[in-house]
Amino acid sequence: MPSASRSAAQLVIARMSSVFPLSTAEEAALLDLPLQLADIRADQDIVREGDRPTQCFSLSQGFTCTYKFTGEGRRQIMAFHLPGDMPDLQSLHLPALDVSIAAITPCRIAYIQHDAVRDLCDRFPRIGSALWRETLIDGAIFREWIVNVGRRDAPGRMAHLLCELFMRLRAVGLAEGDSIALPFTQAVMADALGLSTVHVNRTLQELRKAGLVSWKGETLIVRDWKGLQREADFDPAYLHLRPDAA
Amino acid sequence: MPSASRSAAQLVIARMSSVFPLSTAEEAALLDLPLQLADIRADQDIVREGDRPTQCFSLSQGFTCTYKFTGEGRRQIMAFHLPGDMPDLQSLHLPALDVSIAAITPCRIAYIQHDAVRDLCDRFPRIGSALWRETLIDGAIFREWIVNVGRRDAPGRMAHLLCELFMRLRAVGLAEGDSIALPFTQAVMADALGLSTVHVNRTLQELRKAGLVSWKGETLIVRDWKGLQREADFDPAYLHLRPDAA
DNA sequence: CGTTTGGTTGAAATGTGTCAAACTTTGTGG
DNA sequence: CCACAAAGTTTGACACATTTCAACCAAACG
Repeated sequence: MPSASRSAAQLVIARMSSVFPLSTAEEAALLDLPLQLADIRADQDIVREGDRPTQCFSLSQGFTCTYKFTGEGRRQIMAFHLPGDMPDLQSLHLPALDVSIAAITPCRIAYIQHDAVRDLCDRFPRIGSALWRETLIDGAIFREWIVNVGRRDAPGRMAHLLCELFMRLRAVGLAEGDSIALPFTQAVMADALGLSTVHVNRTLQELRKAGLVSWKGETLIVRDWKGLQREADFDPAYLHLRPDAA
Repeated sequence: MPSASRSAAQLVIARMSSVFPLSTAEEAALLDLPLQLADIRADQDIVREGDRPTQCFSLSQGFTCTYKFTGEGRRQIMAFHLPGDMPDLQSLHLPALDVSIAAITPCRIAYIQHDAVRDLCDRFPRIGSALWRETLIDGAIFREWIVNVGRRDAPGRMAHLLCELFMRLRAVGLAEGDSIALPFTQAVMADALGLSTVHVNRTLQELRKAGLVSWKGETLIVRDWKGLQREADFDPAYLHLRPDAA
């Protein structure tokens, strides 16, 4: 079954199974979670800075991003979320959100009450650890983004972002060979990379001219994976994927 | 008792108590943790990228930083750690380290075996949650650093870093009025802010000339807290300190 | 003391931002 | 199904923040 149509619970189960085999009881508990499905329009906020949610959500279709506005109105995106991610899991232990999360594309999400998650963690400590682990990987990605924005030039930054998205999408079965669906505007990428949209445009042209990538509508084709990695200075260790996936 | 001389366990207890009151059993368990103390020289690595440690450590004296080198040999610091922090807690659930951690100043640290921490989390789930929470706050700080490096100019970045360090040090009792001990070289700050050392030097001169801060040897004096916050566009919410501390 | 480390300064180079306009694609209502 | 509007992309010229390079200075230190 293609990942794009799998349910939120199935995606979470698949991801956890890649770390350790789930018992039947654990798997049953995950499938029994009371979920409230919702469809979100593109560009809509799902949660906002300052909110104190009593639930968190799992993304089953589409892309979301975590972002914040500067006092001078400049937006910085700190993370992209793919199907299977739980973008605001942090709210489980940090009552007030310090960032907003918005849908980049139309999304299908599944809300889960915090109480249900806490109950799950109490009854199945390994699931609790697995969720903790997810938030730690998020942290590792944040760290890598600091390196990216702080110490790489525009082509390196862009290449690094593309490498990351390619590997993460492949890990959840959303890559088709050497191409991925990437419905991001250049303005979105600019906000993620700390660049202007104009410069993102020029940088993408560079990467295309260098034969590293090309685009067909909204799908990115990786033409030269080794070269893209080299340009990006990309080492996937920080994604903590299964050894065979990296 | 001044924080600088408190033990690792006492610092951790103090921090957790600020979120919820610890039971006597919980407190006893924390004090009973088998710790191995170590003194680290300045500039020494404590753990290195790629390591697979069987223990983590708590910082009781001094400053450490999490960093990584780019392929072209440029260093980016992603976090500073103060007494009471557990800088590599992530290794509890992510076997391979994706970053290195080094002492900026001479440090006193306390190693704790992962098994002991896991056992503690099993017996006292609230302590487990509190540790998880700590790693989530680390994540929130990483996110804010992405904003800082991505979307603020040099004076804003520097001011923001100083605001954060001031608040965090105050929260663990290491501020004296409006001043803090900040034994960082300008090169260290440059690596944390994604700037060159030369530009850090000029930026600090600006902040001093604007009357926001001044230095007396290795201690920073905040001359105009409101002004510094304004320059930094600083909102301490992301630090998730107790309401009264913010 | 000489040596090292860290701080300061100046001049020139450069990567990226800004502004403004044109172009292209997508979506939509008549 | 066309016409138009809206959104996104591309281009050029110019401004400017930050880097680089190089030298010099000051403080700490063995």
